[in-house]
Amino acid sequence: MATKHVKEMDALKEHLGKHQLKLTRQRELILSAFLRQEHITAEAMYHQLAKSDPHLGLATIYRTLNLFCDAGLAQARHFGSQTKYDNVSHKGHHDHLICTGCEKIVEFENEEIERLQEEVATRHGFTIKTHRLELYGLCTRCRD
Amino acid sequence: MATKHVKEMDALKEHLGKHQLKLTRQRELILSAFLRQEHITAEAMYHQLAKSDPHLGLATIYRTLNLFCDAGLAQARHFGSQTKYDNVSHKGHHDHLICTGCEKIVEFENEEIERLQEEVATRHGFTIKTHRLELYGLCTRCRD
DNA sequence: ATTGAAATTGATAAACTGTCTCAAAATTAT
DNA sequence: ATAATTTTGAGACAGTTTATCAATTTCAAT
Ligand SMILES: [Mn+2]
Ligand SMILES: [Mn+2]
Ligand SMILES: [Zn+2]
Ligand SMILES: [Zn+2]
Repeated sequence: MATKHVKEMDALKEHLGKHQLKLTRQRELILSAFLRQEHITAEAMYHQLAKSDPHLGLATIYRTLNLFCDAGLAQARHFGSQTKYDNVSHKGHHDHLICTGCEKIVEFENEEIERLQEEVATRHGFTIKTHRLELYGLCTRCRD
Repeated sequence: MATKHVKEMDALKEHLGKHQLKLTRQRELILSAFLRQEHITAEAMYHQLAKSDPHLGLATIYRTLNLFCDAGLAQARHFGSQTKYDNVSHKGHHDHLICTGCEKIVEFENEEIERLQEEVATRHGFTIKTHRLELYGLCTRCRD
């Protein structure tokens, strides 16, 4: 549908325009697939897209997902040895609860923690630009 | 001096004893160098130790630092794409403030944040096993 | 619609970090 | 000292991501 993901497509176009970058078939294709995901690795996107477009190169996936990060549509998160691209196009900042049993990822946001982080930083003379908070454990189902 | 790092050396010996592992020249050497650090990568230890012992293999450094983790003397921390081994022999749990300007790392510990983390986890049915909290920003000196 | 400069792509090489392999050496219990 | 077991060092190997570069595509200006 031409009515889906218009907002994100426009955000990408705006970023492209500002940086003398071009809109390509691949970029449209990867964006549309990416927006259907919550968190995904480049490798996983590669295999998923290979079904419909077997000649899409892995390097292009990486380049494009990194472009999405620059455009503010994605955020790279280093979970273990892999980088997952977090689809942040329709949501604000958040942190993660990760089940080490089933790999489930739950997003959360806690204002009080954010406030305390600022407090800690200030106490040490730091100005926070970003942060990363990940809680690892077992979800209800995996605790059996 | 034979009087330095005796406690940690004993902790290592105890771990070795319990797991049918042997005390080697390399393990003593790497331990003594490691205990002088706060946070260090395997690669950095490799180069540092190469000055006095050019034939120490990188694999041995990795193996030994991982051994220290098992023995509770070190903790592996994945900062970006590199693993830093945190010398936790003389300190308990803590999190990190990291200056993106000069790479300075400040350790902190905030009970209130820890408590709120538990609260968030409980609310989502999770049981936390570990967590990671890193605040990235600029220290006083780099904010100029 | 054509042209042409500039950006992009895909295939693959390379970089980078960390682990594995295995013969030789070191350790430890006997 | 002997012998079983563990460890070491060198380099091969593996997993993930980036760099290279010739061919292709985009897009703004004719
Ligand atoms: Mn997320
Ligand atoms: Mn630390
Ligand atoms: Zn689970
Ligand atoms: Zn600094």
